[in-house]
Amino acid sequence: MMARKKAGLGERHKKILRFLEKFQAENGYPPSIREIGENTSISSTSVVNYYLNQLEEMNYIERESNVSRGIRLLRNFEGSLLKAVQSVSDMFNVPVIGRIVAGEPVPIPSSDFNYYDSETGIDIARSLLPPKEKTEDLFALEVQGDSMIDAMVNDGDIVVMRPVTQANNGEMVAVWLADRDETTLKYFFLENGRVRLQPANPLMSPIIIDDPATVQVQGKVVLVIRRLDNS
Amino acid sequence: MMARKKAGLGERHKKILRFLEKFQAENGYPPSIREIGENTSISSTSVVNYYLNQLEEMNYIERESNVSRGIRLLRNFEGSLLKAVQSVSDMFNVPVIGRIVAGEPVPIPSSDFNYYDSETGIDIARSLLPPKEKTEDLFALEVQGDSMIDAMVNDGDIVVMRPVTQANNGEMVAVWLADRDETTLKYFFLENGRVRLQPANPLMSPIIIDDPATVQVQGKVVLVIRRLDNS
DNA sequence: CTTGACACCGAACGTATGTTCGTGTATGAT
DNA sequence: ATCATACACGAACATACGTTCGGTGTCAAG
Repeated sequence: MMARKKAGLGERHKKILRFLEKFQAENGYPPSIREIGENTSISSTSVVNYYLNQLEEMNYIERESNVSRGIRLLRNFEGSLLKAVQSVSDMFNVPVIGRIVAGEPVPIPSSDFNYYDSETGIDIARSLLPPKEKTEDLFALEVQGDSMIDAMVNDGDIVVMRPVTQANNGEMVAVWLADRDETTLKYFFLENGRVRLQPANPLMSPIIIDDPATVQVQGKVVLVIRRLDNS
Repeated sequence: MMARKKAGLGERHKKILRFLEKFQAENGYPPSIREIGENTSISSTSVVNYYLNQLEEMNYIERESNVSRGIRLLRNFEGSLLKAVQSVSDMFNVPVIGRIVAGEPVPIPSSDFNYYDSETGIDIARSLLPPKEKTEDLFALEVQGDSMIDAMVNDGDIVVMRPVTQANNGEMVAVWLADRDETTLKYFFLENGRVRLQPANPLMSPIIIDDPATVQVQGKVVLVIRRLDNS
């Protein structure tokens, strides 16, 4: 029963690193030395400590002495360095509550509490949004059909939006045009009493609407995501 | 000095939640009860425990009894529910290595190792990509100009791509057209010896190229992100 | 053979840390 | 007034947990 003499990573090193990653993922906090031992078939805490010290010297982990569970994973057992993203708040889940189609109004999130339906949601990195943006009541819609190509949005795209009923000039919004029975995504401009809806595609002409009341703003688009899964 | 009688969150609750988030982000592991107390001006460990129990009942956190630092953050102090993303590998950083312009070739990532220039990168949730997709050598480009509107991609958009030199039919790729001195994003099809480049916009016509050699595939697009920061 | 580095073990030690309990003070209802 | 409840404190307790140390077996170098 021998492992390494001076090489990089022995079998126990890898086993420990794997367990560290798994435990942290499942529990949200690092394991104790004894827990590591139990799950890697190491009977003595000192041996675990022995290996942890080696892993720290090899820059795979960082430890805080005299702090229980004071282990910070730095690199994967494969060597790929990990971003410091143990922070929970760096990522959040946006529920995909429906589809957006030209012929139907935008489904607005039921104002009652959205229990965590994280199954149907998508994960967004906090850093993709402007810092001030509140992540609370964001929701997402999947675009259906190619009726929104003038908004540079295609079938299957996902639009993340914030529910608002009034828009500022220059914001891209989802609006329901009462007189046309149509939902559309456009840049919004209110100019001397008239609403100008500007397509994202600069080649296309804006829609001018004289009566602002027929323009019902449903939400403001904050992010568009297109996944090219060809699987 | 009074706070809530039965309301949702008192000032100390928020303070604790904020600290939990901050500490976890900075250290990679949750704080101890005493550490929470010191940083929220609570002198007694029992009071901290008191509030932690309340936060657990309100489903803001989860605790493991008799486990030091056994705290799992569930929701933000603003109420936005957090995914279980303490797992480091659920998110990764893609370096934005340049811009993509119609008139210039695609900047290919320097094959030497890209040390972590995470400053200029963007964070992507692992779940946004197909499970098999390797995250290692992905890179991102910012679109410059509106010359790619026929690919439904506009100025400022970010395209995440994988460096490949050969494409499969149906994949969206960045290609350099040698005979036109032009970079473009198109769906790629190789059909009986000729290359058909199909714009994403169904209203536009494909480009047919007889000599496949003039079509230099630079990379395969896996994700397009459009941020609507109007800040 | 010795020597020493390396990989292990078990036990003991000290303390960091979660838990419990007795007490005190407001506020609001009865 | 009295009682209940929410909030707060500090001390004592039990233990989870990191650390240290003496000891064992193996292997390669001297």
